[in-house]
Amino acid sequence: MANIHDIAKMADVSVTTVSRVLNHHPYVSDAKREAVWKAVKESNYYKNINAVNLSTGKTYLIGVVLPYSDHPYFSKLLHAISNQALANQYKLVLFQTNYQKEKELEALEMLKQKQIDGLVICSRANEWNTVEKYAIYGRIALLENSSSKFISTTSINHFDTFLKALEFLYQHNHRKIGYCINRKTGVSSQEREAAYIGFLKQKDLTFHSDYVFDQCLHYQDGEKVYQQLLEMKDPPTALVITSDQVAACLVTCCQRGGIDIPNDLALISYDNHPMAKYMELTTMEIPFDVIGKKLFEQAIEPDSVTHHQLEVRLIKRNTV
Amino acid sequence: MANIHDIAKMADVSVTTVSRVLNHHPYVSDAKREAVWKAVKESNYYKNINAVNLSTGKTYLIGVVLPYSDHPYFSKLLHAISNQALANQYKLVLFQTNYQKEKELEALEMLKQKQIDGLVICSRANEWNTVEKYAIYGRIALLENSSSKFISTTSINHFDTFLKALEFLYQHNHRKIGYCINRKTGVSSQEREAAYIGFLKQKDLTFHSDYVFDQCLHYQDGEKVYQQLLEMKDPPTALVITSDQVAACLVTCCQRGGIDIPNDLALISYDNHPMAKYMELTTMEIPFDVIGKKLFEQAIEPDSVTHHQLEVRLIKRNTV
DNA sequence: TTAGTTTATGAAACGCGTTTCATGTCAACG
DNA sequence: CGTTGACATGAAACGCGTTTCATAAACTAA
Repeated sequence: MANIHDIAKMADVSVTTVSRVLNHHPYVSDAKREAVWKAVKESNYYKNINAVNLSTGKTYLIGVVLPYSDHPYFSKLLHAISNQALANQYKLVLFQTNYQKEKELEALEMLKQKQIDGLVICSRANEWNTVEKYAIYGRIALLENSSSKFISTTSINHFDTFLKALEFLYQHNHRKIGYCINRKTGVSSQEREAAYIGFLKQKDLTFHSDYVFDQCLHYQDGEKVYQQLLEMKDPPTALVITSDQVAACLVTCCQRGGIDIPNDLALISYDNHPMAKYMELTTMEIPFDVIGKKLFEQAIEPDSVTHHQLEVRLIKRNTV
Repeated sequence: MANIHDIAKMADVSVTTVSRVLNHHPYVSDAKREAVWKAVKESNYYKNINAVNLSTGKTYLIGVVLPYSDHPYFSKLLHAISNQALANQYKLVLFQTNYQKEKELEALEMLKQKQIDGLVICSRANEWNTVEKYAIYGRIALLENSSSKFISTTSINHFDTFLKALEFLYQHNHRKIGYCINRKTGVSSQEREAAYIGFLKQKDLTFHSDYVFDQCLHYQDGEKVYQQLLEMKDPPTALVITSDQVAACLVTCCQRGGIDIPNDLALISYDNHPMAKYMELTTMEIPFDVIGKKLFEQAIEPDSVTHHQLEVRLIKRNTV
């Protein structure tokens, strides 16, 4: 394959001039410009991007770290980030971590080694300090609430959002309210737990540890919740479920099992996936597009560290 | 940042020796090896991957082309490919094309420019010839039925699979069978159409153009089908729907509208998403994991061009 | 002891485009 | 007429790790 030197020889100009033509710099005479393009076409020349990357130190690659790419929540997020990347001539490198620290570290190492220009972390697995250390090597945008000086963040206010959902159920006369989360140890789950505890205290309600359902992420996890509810002597009358998928499965199971929703059991889910509309789920609408856009922008904007927090809208349908 | 030359000076060895130590080559004395590691640690040295990429001509990056990453079909596929990539120390670069030819071309150009080692195309947008031209620059694996000499393929036999579904409905005494597809112009849709036409002919059934529903991809498209069915004077009694999502939405609409499934309308969908189990959909199980694995392997295996075709299993539940 | 390996090490070439700096020309401005 | 700025062009330095080739010492089998 021809390289830029060959082209320079063929067009009888310097490599600098070839580079200028290829990069659309001004200050090249028409004659030389044409000669270069002619040589480029004749030899079917194209740049070696790795040489460009080495030379410029940029790759126009942004890493995206997420646990699973086959879960609607993360794939919506990925979709939104991808759309934004596309619009800005960036490409995305996908890091599917399955919540493994090492996999996330690989992404951080790529940032360090400058194979990617920035990194969007949709769900953090490593310690905060570990991640923060890498901020000196490139831009990191994190989907998490923080006011870090080194890492930009975009997040939704899980505390307020959760409280909003709980309040709504309370207003509908529910006093036995439980909730389902993905991972008890997750950052967002902890914010929600804090909101829940505070809510119970404020309303003078007692805490039932079995009203908290962990490991509810995938569609089929809705059935596990259903089974657990059946076995309970004093089940909750309402649930906040942090995923439309899980809620949809639960609703389906309840329909089949003769549990009336919302009368026997009220539900508020999260995401507002199209499915939520048809399953008539009352849900908290997550603004995926906005989150994806902000995260991407934070991952490419130079220097400044910013923090966004987004509002979540309660969409009332028929499960409360 | 220190580079390999600095390390060489610090450790008082040649860059070759440093390179050897860093890449775990034998033939380095213990003394020098230690000196190099010491220098590496002291100066917090790490390789510039772009220099490595330039030098070796490899990037350990595989491109994945798909129209949407937020659709379960494609995100399952992506997930499977990603798992395989992870297991082989490769990273994935995502190209979300939204079926735009130019976006797909960008991926092909990256292959040409050696920024990626191989390319998996999950849904082709460009002409066959256009894609095939790029096979000389790197490995291409395509999710499509073909016996190309230059491009490896993995696919499911859409013709037979569709026929299997149609036959099953026929055995259940359906004579007015329609189907829903994603894109009429898509390769798989054409194979299905061929199967459908052949089936009608063989069974001596007449073709109704309004029994074919195009543009059924997303969950909410199920409602469009429902609306259209309501307006038809002589609606089909059975449908093959190439997505669990669409089928699930349609089932939900039918339940609400008082259309009895399977008695008024029988359905066979595709994918066998977890949702299909709970919605009790009779479905054609797509082996995403196997497809993803094969595609990835084809995208990295050197030289040989292979073709796989996978079987699809009919999972009987309660919509037929 | 000789011939043939194996181990060890470094110089130099290689992969290739970008960018700074120096130099030169020509037209416009005062 | 001299200065200034816009336009044009190329040499050379820069980014940096890998790999081939040559060389030499140490060891082993005959």
